[in-house]
Amino acid sequence: MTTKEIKKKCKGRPKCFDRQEALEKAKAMFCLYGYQGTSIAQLTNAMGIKPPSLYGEFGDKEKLFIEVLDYYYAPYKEEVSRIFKETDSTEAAFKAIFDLAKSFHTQGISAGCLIVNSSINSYDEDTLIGAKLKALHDENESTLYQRLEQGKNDGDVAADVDAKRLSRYVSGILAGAAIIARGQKSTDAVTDLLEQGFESFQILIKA
Amino acid sequence: MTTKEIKKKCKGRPKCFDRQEALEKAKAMFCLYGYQGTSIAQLTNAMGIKPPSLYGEFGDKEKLFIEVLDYYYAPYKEEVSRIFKETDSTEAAFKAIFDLAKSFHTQGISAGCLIVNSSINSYDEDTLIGAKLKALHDENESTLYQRLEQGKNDGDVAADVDAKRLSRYVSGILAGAAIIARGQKSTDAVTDLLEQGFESFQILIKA
DNA sequence: TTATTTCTTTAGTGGTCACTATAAAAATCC
DNA sequence: GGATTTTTATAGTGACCACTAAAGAAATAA
Repeated sequence: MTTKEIKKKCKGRPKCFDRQEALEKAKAMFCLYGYQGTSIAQLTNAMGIKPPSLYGEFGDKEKLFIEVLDYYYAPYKEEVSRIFKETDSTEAAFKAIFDLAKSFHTQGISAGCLIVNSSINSYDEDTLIGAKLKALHDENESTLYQRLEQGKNDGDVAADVDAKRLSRYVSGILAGAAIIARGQKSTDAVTDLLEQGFESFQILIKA
Repeated sequence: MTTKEIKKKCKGRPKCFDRQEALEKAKAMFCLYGYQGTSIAQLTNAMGIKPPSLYGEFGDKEKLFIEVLDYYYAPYKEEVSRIFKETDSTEAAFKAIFDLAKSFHTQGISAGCLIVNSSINSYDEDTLIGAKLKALHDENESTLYQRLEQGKNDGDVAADVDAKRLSRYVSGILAGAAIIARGQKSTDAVTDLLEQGFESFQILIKA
C-alpha cells in the first residue's frame, strides 16, 4: 500500500506485481514442496511473474527463500510477543503458546512449519539458509527461556526448575507437533501431543 | 554370508558387490542428503557400482529408497521389541526407549532419523514412499500404545491414563528429538528434551 | 518528441536429473 | 570349446534444473 504510493513517481516501467503478494505465493509453494522441491518454474508460475522479474526483485532462489523465512516467522514472532506481554501468569502464557500451535496445525491443510521442515534439508550452518534457520530456532527458544526465567522471578515457576532444559523441552514438543502435523495429517495426533505436552508443562513448572 | 554361499553356483557373471553393503552405503547417503537430495550419481559412487547395476538390483530410485527404509527401521524395531520383552515395569521399559533415542542421537554426527526426515518431503500417502513412511510411523506408535495398555493391565500405569494420547505424546517427543538432533546438532538440547520428556512420562503414568 | 530508465517478455544457456540401449566380460551348462 | 546366461561398463537419452542475454514495452525527464 504505502510502498506502492511512494514508488508512484519512479522513472522506468512500473512493476506488474505486488512484492508482498509475490512473497505470499512463494511462501505457499515452499511450505508445500520445500526449498529443493520447488522449482523456479513452479515459483514464477505461482507468483504470476517471469524468471527475470523474480531474479531482478529477489536476487536468486536462495535469497528469495531466506526472505520468505523472515516473512514466515514475523507474524508468529509478533503473536508470541503479544501473548507474553498481555498474559500475566507463566502457565497461561504457555497455554496460549500451545493453543497457538494447536490452532495453527489443525485448521485447514497443515503443511507443518516451514522452519522445522527446512531444518531437515538445510541443516548445514555454513550455508546462508542453514545459518538463518538456526538463528530463527535459537531466537524462538531464547524467547521461551526468558519467559520461564521471568516466571521464576514472578514466583509462578518453581525456583529449582531448569529453565533452559524446560525451554528446550517445549521447543522440542512444538517441533514434534509440526512434524506430526505434516507427516501424519492427523488433527487428533497433534492435539493429543500438544495437550499432553501442556499438561506435563503445568506439572513441571510447579515441581 | 549365507546368501553368498548359496548363490555360488549360479550361471552368468557373478555380482561385483555385496547387496547389504550396497544398502548400507545407500542408507548413509539418504540419511545425509535425503531422498530428493541424493542423486543416482552420488548413490552409485558411494555404493561402488554403476547405474545399470543399481537399476538391475533395486529397480529404481524409489524402490531402492523403500528398501532402505525397511533396512533402516529393522534394527530399531528389533531393539524396541527386545526392550519390551526383557523389561518388567512400564517405567523401566520407556526409560530404555528414551535412552535408546538419546544414545542414537548423541553419539557420532547424528543425521536425525531417516523416517522422520523423509516424512517432511514425502508426506503424500498416495505415493509409495508416503504410504511406507506412514506405515512405519503407525507401527512404531502402535507398539508404544500396546506397551502402555499392557502397563494398565499390569497395574503400573494408572487406569485413567489415555494410552493412545500418551503414545502419541511419546512418539511426538521422539520425533522432536530427531528434528533437534539433525537441525541443531546440539547434544545437550537432545538430552534435555529426552530427559525432561521421560521425567514427565514418569509423572503422567502415575496420575 | 526524444532520450533515459526500468521492468517486461522471449528464448534460450550449460549442467544435472533419473534412467537405459548396447555390447563386452565372466561365470555355468552341454 | 562353444552356447547360454547374467552382470558388467560405456555412453548416451530427453527432461528438467537454476539462471540469463537480448530486445521490446511502459513509465519519467528533458
